[in-house]
Amino acid sequence: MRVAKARTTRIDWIDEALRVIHDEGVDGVRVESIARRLKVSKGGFYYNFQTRDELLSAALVTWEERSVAEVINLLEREELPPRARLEQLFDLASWDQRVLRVDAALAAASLTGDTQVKVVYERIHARRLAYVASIYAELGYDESEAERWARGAYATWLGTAQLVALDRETFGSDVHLERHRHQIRAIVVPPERD
Amino acid sequence: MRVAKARTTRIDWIDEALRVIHDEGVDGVRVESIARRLKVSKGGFYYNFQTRDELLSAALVTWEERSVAEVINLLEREELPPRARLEQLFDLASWDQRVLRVDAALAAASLTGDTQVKVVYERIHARRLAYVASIYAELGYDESEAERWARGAYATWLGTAQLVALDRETFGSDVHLERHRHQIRAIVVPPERD
DNA sequence: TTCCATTTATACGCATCCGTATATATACGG
DNA sequence: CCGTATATATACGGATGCGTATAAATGGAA
Repeated sequence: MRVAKARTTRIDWIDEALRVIHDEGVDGVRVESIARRLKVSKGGFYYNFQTRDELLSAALVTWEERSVAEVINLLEREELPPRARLEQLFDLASWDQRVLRVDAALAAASLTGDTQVKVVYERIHARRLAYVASIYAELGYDESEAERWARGAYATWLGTAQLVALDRETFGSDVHLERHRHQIRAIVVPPERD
Repeated sequence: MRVAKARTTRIDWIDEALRVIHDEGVDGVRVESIARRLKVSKGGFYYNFQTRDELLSAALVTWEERSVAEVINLLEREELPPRARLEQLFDLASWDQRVLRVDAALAAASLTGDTQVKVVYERIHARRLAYVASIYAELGYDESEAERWARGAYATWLGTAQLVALDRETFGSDVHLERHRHQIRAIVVPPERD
């Protein structure tokens, strides 16, 4: 059987689509423009995919794994105590521009009625919330309390993501950003009980 | 001088544009589709406006006033003590779906490179942050501390706006939403010093 | 080298925008 | 009721997008 080497693979298209989402938002995912970025015509695209939506869908699933599962795995591997895990989670998840911008782009598209995006993004929220809640639970909160803390913390993270993604200038200097991190940490990491 | 009554005024177009931003996001602001919503052809549009961007710009300025100045005036009129003002600010600003959705739509557009929107939205952020910081200042914080608290509080509000706007279901019932409000209030309103 | 499956390029139809041009409708002053 | 300024409808050109059809290129197998 001929296994001709794919010159431009599905993965190439998906990665480029994610880059476009980062740069221009979900609406930027257009077959012809991505083809131009890959220096290829769209002929190849419709060989690899049925429709534009199939590409978007594939990109979203890829993103879900990267922004949820990978982060969680990374954290779990280290066997840190819950409080440290919380801190590290917010440290690593909050300041990576790449994550922040894609997340904000998905939030955007979700609101503007893009059902496809909305389904995935809500699942992303749910998974993250569940994980954060599980950490609070380890800290001794009961289920309801843990959920409440998780939502507060997650909302705070989302908002920060938006502020930072929108404009680092809002934070003036790195000094301000660093202060904000401390402030956020004080909000999301409850004081130690003796 | 003939002052023929405008059958469809600039204001009609602007209001409808804001409604579209609420429903579909900034990208939904298209001359022909808004004309359809107003049951009018686009002929009239280009009589009232030069370009689509002029409409968008006018809509943004209108929104800036509504979502900043009007809220602040409302609060200032009551002469409440600062702590109560903070609470009321977050109560009234946080749960009006109309505000949340438009805000989220602007955040979206700002990230996808729409310079026009970005300029206005950043100004909106700045004005809100300044106002919130001024309340913390009244509570006795020095300038730097007040800014820090304002950013934390504002980020928390933004994130909550996003969560709520995206999906009230995330909060399950109104009971959960109410609990979240308490949680948020605990975050943004610092404990009273005796 | 020749053949053929795999992959890509090109050209098209159809839809949706924006903005312009031009004809038409509306209503008020005289 | 007529004329003119004000407001709207309609038709068009040009750009861009999706998806299809078909021709061409590429490269491994025999």
